[in-house]
Amino acid sequence: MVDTKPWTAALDRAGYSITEPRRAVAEMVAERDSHFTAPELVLEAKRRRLGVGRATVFRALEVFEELGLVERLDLPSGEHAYVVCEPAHHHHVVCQRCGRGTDVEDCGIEDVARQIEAQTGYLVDSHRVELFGLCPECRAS
Amino acid sequence: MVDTKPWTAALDRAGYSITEPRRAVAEMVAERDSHFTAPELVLEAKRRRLGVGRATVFRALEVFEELGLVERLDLPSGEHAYVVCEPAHHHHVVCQRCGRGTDVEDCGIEDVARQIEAQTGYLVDSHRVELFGLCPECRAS
DNA sequence: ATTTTTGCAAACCTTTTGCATGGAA
DNA sequence: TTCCATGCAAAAGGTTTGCAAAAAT
Repeated sequence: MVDTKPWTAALDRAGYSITEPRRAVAEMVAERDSHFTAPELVLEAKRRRLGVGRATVFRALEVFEELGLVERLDLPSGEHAYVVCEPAHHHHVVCQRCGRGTDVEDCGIEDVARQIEAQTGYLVDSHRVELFGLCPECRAS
Repeated sequence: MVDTKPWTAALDRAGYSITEPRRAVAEMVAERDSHFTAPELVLEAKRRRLGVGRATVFRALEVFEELGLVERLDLPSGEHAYVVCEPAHHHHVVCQRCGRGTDVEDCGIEDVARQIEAQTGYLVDSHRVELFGLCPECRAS
């Protein structure tokens, strides 16, 4: 469970209003412990009668992503999903069984990028790494 | 420009019929030198009056991907794109200016994955790495 | 009072599917 | 001739947008 206080603080710091709908989206997101999609949140908002509309969910996620509170990732299926993340970290491992994700600290990717630059002549300035596998728990069972 | 003969050969080998529409899609794809999306091909087919329908383009790309002739990748924008690729290689660097892509040979990612396993306890069994930057030509200008 | 944000509904895009027809093996 | 592949049109999702009303600063 993630505390949503940092979320409202981040909104405030960035000059965004702290509104009830945004708080509601933050809470739905914080309660999740694995990746989720925008339409899933829309569904949940409707089910729980939070009075939060589709557009608002999309717009809130957009803001949260900009603030580095969530990261958008692409599942192997091609679906667009989001995961909660600590600001500053930029990669995730996602469990294929339970969907839970974990942040990955710097792990040598920079070296890989440099090697690729040497190999291809490209100047690499951004990369996206997504890893999929089994989390410790699912691995055990 | 990519030769399409290997494509029909691959279709044949895998037990798929070699049809005019599939050949047409293969050709459109082969003529491209940077990434492309399915709707772009649909558009082109319509413009060139190839008589190839939307569904067929999608279905052909699905087959080509299965055969390893193209790879689906997700651009930073979230768009689903495809690139032509040599079978067996699995990563790409994509130029953000001109969109051209290049295959990347093994480059130490396995080491990274192993390091992440140690760090997180996950068993990593697949990964997706996409790099973005400037190709040598765009870099020069 | 002014500026943001929201909800709704409609528009837009991408992708998938059902099904009768046509083409490949 | 038997089966696979196609085209079309319709359906199904996902995402964005316009705009008047409501809330935030």
